[in-house]
Amino acid sequence: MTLILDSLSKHIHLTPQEQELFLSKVESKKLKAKTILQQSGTICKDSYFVNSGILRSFNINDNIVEHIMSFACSGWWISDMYSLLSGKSGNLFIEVLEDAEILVLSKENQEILYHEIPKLERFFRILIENSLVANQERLMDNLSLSAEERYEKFQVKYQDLQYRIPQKQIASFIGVTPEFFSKMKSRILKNS
Amino acid sequence: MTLILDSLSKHIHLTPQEQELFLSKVESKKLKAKTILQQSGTICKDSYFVNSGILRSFNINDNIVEHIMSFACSGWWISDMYSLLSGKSGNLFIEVLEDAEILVLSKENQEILYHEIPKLERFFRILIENSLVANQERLMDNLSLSAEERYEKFQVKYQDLQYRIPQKQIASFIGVTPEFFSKMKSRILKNS
DNA sequence: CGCGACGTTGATTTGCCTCAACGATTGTGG
DNA sequence: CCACAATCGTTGAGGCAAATCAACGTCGCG
Repeated sequence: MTLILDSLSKHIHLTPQEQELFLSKVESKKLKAKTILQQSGTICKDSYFVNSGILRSFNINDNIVEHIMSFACSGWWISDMYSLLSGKSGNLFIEVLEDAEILVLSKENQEILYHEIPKLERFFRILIENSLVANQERLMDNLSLSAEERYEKFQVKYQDLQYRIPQKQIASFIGVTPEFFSKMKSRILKNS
Repeated sequence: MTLILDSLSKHIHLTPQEQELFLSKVESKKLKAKTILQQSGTICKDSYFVNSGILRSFNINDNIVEHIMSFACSGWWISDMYSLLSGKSGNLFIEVLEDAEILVLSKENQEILYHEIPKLERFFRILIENSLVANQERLMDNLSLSAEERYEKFQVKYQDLQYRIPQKQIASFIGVTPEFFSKMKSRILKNS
């Protein structure tokens, strides 16, 4: 339960009282794999902080093609930022990939906390910045790197996550077909 | 000079006095093509609003490959949001593509305006959201669309811009080589 | 047990890149 | 005002990365 306090303390300092107040405004939930937390086309009202397990956010194209925006495992936040911030309906799904224990921060409680602990504005602003810069970087990576290089970056960013999720999810994240991803990995193994 | 007030009025309502105050905090500048407004590796301290002309933001990879983040023409804002918000050095260049007349809003003046006209926080928050969602959409497009489809989207988004800038800039934006882009266009012409 | 999702492998195709050459346009200095 | 260089757009030949289609073994789960 202290994991989320660690996350906060990376950017702001809270007094014990403030920490307690913060914790009183988040709700713990245990979720089974395949649970859908957020539907494309609906308005996102919560942010999720992952204590254990794995979540992913993705969208689905006109067709039936899924594309993964991000994964979130222990210590990460995940949400449909656009929908959450704008109050408009979003285009992302959020789904549990591996049984998870998460903390839910509703937008409503977030506003209350902003009022009580203004420092939190800074914290969540930094989260948005990080999201923005992560998107920018990934966009540039997709324009300029090969699939193999993107895979390397994925491994660095998500560490052991790669051993806990279906390989096709990774393929989707780096933007290749599962078949090609499989071949790529065996090629990498041979050349090392 | 009223163009920027139109931009504001799309999301918030300002009284004449507030409008005047706002205008007093931005500085008009006339710039020649090829002017560099922002250097990668430096801290971005301004937002730019384009009255006329064209600007672009881009980064340069390890190598010598440029990738365009965005264009801005009449009525658009442009800046290195990440650097501006975080105060850290950014990785984008901002350059004038076509002689331009812009309004410069320094971060300093922006803070002052936030204080005097709190409604502006809302306006700039919406700008950030739009930036975030534009990045997300482009990321998804790059993962799932062909070069031709990305070109179509570019045309819709940037309208007549395509006739005013070097074609290689468009190629860079949609993520193909100038050669391939040229062939693609002539193929499109034949098939229509 | 049997079904469905997943990962793998092979054959073939295709979208896009690289390299190279050439005309047209721009702009710059003499 | 011309001459030359530089930049740009186009075209072609050839190559490679990744997609598509199809078949098959494996595993987890109802």
